[in-house]
Amino acid sequence: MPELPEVETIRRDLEPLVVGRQIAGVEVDAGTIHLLTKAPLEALRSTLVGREFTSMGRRGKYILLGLDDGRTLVIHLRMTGRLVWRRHEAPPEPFERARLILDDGHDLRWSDLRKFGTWSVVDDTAGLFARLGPEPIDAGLTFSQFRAVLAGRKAPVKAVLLDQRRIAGLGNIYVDEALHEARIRPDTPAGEISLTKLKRLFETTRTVLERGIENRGASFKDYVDGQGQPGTQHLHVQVFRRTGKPCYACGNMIVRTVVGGRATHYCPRCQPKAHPSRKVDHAG
DNA sequence: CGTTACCTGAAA
DNA sequence: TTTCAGGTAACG
Repeated sequence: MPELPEVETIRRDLEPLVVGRQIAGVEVDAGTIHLLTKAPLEALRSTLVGREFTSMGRRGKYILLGLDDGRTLVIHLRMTGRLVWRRHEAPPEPFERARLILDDGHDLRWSDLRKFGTWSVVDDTAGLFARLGPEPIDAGLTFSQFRAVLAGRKAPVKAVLLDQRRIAGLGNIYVDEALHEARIRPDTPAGEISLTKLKRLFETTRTVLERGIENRGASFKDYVDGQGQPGTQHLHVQVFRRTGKPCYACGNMIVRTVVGGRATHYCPRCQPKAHPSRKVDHAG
């Protein structure tokens, strides 16, 4: 469920609360441990108990909790994972599956209805980083790098943008939103997008993600921030899950299709079909 | 490349 | 009862 803005909101919330804290205990539900992490519970405990958090970072949709032995606890929330900070005495979260007991009377609580989320402890993050494309909100990402991600690809632009190996952090909500704002139909072959629209898409991928962070994430269903509170970005979407409702820009009905195996929403008038017959940049 | 599986609940 | 779900790994 969470995409880059949701993960980044959680990171910003929790960083000041957990960095410098020591892990006093680890509890994981017996029916979840084998899905959550490959290590048996006792191995996870001996790895984590006594460690202090030295940093809290993010790469793509991964949360990176630095440990004082140089290792990193890598967490992915997948569809329904939640990471919230609570007083140790507070009642269990809905669908709570695990908790890290901290040394200041608080816990990091892990909830995950569907149990798709993952925890792993790695010696270094280089292997993970190598599997991920660039950060779309990194100020160092240039247009030519962005263009190279899409260049020559026949796959739908939406499928390419969802591929974390090409660019890291976009998911279903923000891809639909970025393509709408750039006025590109999601099934357009990535390599056939005009230079003008590519430039617009480069900007809109960044702006929709930054807007998502400003609004503390989109809480359509399960997402909550590090304090358990919903975000507000879902109140501001232009197309995502607005099937049959009028486009705010032109009044046409938003359409739902499937692209790259995912529910896809767009405005047929604002995001017209590209003309594949006119290959302007080639002879013909 | 597109499809399927992973798991569980809410909504249609 | 059936369908759908914000993600991704593994399949053909």
